[in-house]
Amino acid sequence: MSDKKRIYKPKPVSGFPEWLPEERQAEQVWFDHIRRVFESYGFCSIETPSVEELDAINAKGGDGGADVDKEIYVLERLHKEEGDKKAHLALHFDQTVPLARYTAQHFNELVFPFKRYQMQRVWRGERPQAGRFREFYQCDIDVINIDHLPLHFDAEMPAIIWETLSSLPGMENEEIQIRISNRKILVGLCEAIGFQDSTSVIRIVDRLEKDGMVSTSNKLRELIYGENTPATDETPIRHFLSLCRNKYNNSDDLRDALQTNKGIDTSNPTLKEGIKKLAFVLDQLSHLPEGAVVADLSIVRGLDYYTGTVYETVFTEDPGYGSICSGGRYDDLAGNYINKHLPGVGISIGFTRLFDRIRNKGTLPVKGISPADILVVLPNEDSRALMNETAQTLRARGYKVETFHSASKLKRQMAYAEKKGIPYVWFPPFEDGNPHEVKNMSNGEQKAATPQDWTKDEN
RNA sequence: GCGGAUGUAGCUCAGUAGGUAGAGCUCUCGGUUGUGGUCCGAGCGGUCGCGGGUUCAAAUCCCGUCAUUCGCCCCA
Repeated sequence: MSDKKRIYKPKPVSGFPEWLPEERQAEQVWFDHIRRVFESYGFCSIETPSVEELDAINAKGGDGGADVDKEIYVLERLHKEEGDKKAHLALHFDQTVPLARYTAQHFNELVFPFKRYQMQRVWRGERPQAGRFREFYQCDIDVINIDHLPLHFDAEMPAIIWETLSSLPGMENEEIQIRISNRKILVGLCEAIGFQDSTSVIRIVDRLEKDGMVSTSNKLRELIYGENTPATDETPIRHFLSLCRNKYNNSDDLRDALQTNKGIDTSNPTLKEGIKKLAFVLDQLSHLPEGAVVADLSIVRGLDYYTGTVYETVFTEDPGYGSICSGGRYDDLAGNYINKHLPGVGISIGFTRLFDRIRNKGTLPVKGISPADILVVLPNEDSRALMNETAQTLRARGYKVETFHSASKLKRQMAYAEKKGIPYVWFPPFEDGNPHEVKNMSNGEQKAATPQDWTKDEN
């Protein structure tokens, strides 16, 4: 019997986070908070399966676009039969594609505009890094309507998000900014200069913050005008990039900047429409604090299904951490699943990215490991019935109550309450005729009490 | 998928002229009679990532491999 037990050394799976009970407790508080705000605007909840048919996911595509396929996890049985078809189930990559499928599938049973929220895990086969996971939560709100979706909703999305994020417990000292734009501006600009491949232009502009002005400018010149083109021949692009340098707090600032900039011909109808819509959305958000929402023409988003308004949200002192909340408008996402025209607009909180940052900062409001308010001690074996009865009385009055499992030394029972962060320890009488006593663990005070009418101390 | 760094106790890490491992924290027990957090004492706990090679001898040198991590691609 000398040989040691072989153990599997436990280790985390990279990119698949898990939290300790006290962190999980804070996470639950966040979910509750977000749910409360979403529902306060009338969004209803749905949940879709973790998997979609691979075909359903591929149907979203459009032409080429961002090749997300390589980041999609596929599900298959370990023991495949010889004749089994190739894997056809995939873990969803976001919640927009499942929503599109869901909306098409239940079209007849839904009420439009369909406003729903969804808080689920999504999976992406990426390289994990700070704030980047392979399994993480997204909290989405989207509105989908038939044929036409008022621009009102494009403005409502960031308003809801601002309300949600700025009031999350632990976010009090964080400065965040929602940056919005409209893809039609850049698409219109491409039209105006007769360049077809606006998707490639979008892809390059999307990297402006990372690559810098010079590099972006060079890449665009090469793409649109070919190598060796003199800088003077690409003025519309240069002028557009110069507009990206600034953030615009309101529609007046945005219009001023465009009018002052003579290098851009604003007569193109698509471009004109984009500016008008962006201006409208900004106007609708003017009640928010200054800097909460700004127009930023460099925001265009990577995913290819966006067609109008686009959103990103960053920590102002650390935009490089990545967007913690993004989304946009899509003219017809469900068109690949049903022969209806269903435009929508939505936005998604990168819950885990956001939560992990605040968790690492240590500013999460963390209560104890146990949700319990009270630990009822077991003084001796004869008191077990009394302990249970006491606990039941307190539970019936709405308190969360743990009982101790054995008549160990009180030292041990107290230490247990201490370690689990239970604020009150309840002592049933040790002898008949004596009163119950309750100890407040934070200040050490102990006084007589009765289970029927005891209340927590003030503060 | 591509480049850099790292891989010793549950955690954070010491340990280079190569000689079969240490600290702090955690955890367990104790410091007598019915009470926690501090302090004191004792104890549990290590295939030194894994596999080869060099050597009388390797955590320590060489090769490979895996994992983690940072950056790239991409994105919440």
